[in-house]
Amino acid sequence: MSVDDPFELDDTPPMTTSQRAQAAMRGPARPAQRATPWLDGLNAPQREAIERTEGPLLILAGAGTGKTRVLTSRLAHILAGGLAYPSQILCVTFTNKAAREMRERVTAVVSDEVEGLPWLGTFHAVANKMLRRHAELIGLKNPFTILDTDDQLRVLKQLLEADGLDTKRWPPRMLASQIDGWKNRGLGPDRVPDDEGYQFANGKGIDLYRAYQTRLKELNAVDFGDLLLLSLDLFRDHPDVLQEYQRKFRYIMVDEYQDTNVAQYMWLRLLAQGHKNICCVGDEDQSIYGWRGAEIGNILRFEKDFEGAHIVRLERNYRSTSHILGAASGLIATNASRLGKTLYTEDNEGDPIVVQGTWDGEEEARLIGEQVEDFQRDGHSLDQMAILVRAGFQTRAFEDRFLTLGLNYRVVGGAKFYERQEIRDALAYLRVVNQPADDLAFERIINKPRRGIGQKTLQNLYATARSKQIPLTGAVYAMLDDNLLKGKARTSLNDLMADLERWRIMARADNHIALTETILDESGYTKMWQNDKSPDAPGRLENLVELVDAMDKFENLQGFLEHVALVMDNEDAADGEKISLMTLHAAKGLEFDIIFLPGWEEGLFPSQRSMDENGTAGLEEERRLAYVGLTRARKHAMICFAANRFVHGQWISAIPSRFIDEIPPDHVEVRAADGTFGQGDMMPPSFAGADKRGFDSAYETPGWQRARKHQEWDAAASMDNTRLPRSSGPNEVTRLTVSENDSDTRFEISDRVFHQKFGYGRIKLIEGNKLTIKFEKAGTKKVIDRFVEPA
DNA sequence: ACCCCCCGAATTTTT
DNA sequence: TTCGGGGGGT
Repeated sequence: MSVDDPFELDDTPPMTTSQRAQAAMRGPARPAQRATPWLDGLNAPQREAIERTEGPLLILAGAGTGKTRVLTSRLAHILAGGLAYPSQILCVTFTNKAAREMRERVTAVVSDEVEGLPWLGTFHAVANKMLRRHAELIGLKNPFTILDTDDQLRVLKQLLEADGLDTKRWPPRMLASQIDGWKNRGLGPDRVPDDEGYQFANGKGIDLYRAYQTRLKELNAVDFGDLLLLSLDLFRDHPDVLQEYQRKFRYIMVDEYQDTNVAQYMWLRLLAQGHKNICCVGDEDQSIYGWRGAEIGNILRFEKDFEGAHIVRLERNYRSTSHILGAASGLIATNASRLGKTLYTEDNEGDPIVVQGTWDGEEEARLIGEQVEDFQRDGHSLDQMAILVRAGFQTRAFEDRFLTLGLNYRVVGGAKFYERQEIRDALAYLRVVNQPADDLAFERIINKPRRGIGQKTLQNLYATARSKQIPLTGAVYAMLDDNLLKGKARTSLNDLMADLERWRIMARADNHIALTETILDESGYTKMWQNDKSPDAPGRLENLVELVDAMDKFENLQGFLEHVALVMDNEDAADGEKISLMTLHAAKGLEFDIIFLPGWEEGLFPSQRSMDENGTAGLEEERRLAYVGLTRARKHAMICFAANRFVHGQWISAIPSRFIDEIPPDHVEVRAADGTFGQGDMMPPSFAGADKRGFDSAYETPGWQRARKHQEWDAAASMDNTRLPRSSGPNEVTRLTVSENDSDTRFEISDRVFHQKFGYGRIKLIEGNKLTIKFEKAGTKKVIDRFVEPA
């Protein structure tokens, strides 16, 4: 098995008395006198974090304060000090990547000291491991299947349709996120508060949740949320099992505690009740996953939750220059929900953060491209540069630009290997071979390649399966036996079942690589893509080869399938220097010499949607995201914003992000009017109105933010969002006052109105005297009411 | 069973 | 604009 396999969790049973005696002999008899290399070069709080092994401990680790080092050293300290066996230590991380890194570093530090490894993995991997051990206690049979999001949505869709619900009105996605939300909070179908359970589909939410769980049991499957939820059930219903783990884990360590959700928190609390040695590392200022259930309250409440807890703050930053740190600290200080840390550095001052405005997204990309080339000429490697964006679609402008410049880049994140269609299809074949009752996988392959099985046959199969309470493959046999299938369906299903049986026999030989090759060949799946003349077909064939290669690291099929279910990422080999393009979320935990932060505009960043949906909490999370972005930089950071952006096929004029305001001016160098907007006729309308001296000076004005509010509406009032002329002279814009009072408008929602330029439309939303109107020809736009008249 | 067109939506994402 | 899903036509 590969080193980075999350299932390679040491299986040593809790230590017996004789083992402990042995440990004492073999372990360090006089820890105090031993060399302790893992403590070398640490500052005082870091040392304390490592040496305070007993009792609950929260390590508040600011960005770049040596968190990972402390965590691994702490582990080394416990092991080398003979305080516990590896198998008595539980170390949970959030991502596979973090788990992998930790395992590598731990192995490097402790390999000579002790044998075996701790239970080290993601929450899900560890929970999975426990569930596998006790599957029968919670109504599962080994090997159970772990459904991914795609499978999950298909099940939900089937349930919604079975209920006669319109999947357009009530999208499976919406139900999925509702159910995930409940699971994140540790709520099984019986614990969901009534008022929440009835919101979806006119009161059917809770029933659908229950039906979904029932269906999963039938499929002998769990989803990601279940891994934790069912673990909690297991602990709750089987105290003896819980006790076994409570006794076993003398030390528990948790990374990225600010990202834990309620279910994970409860899980940790239960496990920690044995020895109470729980150490959580986190940074409330880097909590950016609230939208998927992370509960920042977990870290803020730590002291209350764990009695006798200590807090150690790591505040010395070893990463960034003081300008960067000052900028980031100043920004994050605006947030109210904090425990508070004061980061400092003994690094030099460096260069101030550069803030640069551009006319539009294209210019932004061009400008950043130039900067990248400048840095490159100064001897910086592309590997040490990254562009961090708020949303995925923003990378495109840069890709276009870098393609023309011939700059090598890599997009981090994006489509995952195991999520690709052809890979999922191949895996579905393997899943059906491995587990005949895997209906979802079977459904996926039943007509791929085309076998003449359509909607109708499938429906019949489902009906049979339901009435006989058997899986789909069983239904196929039943219908073949009863002669209920005719023509093409009959012959091809007969063949398919014979193939599956043959492959299953082959699978027993335990050569999963040969098996996969055979399946891909005999099923006609490879041929299907060979015959496909679409441009991406060759790539898909390559991916299939890569899949077979990837299996090499695993001992058997079952091991490989479990790996795939939990570890959806795969590392790509770095070939040559490349600048990285990624979202701010994806950048967490990484660092680069040079960071570019484009798109700092109100509405884009902070994202309008975050603010609309989550108000202040949403805004604070956006601000933390900005903080994460800035603190990725070691030496240089550059923030950009564009006055105009082409989004969703429309030109939007924007104003600079409020976050720019919140950065202390001392740490900022504004590159303004000269050079960029340069000549007056390039001045974008959103800036032209207020201060002709350029926003350099405006930036220093205390009332800048207020001023820009007006500018926004100047831009809106200019109305032409459809196509902004590139060289419109400085616009003569009438200053308009924005009213917050709805009664200040003479219109009502759904009024039909007429606009000089956009024609007829209907009012969708009224905010003071700002109207959101859906025009019949021109699309949806925001306008001020005096520009329209009743139609 | 397949294909094409229209409509609507459009962050962040791990497991 | 671009993508994906669903409905309707062949």
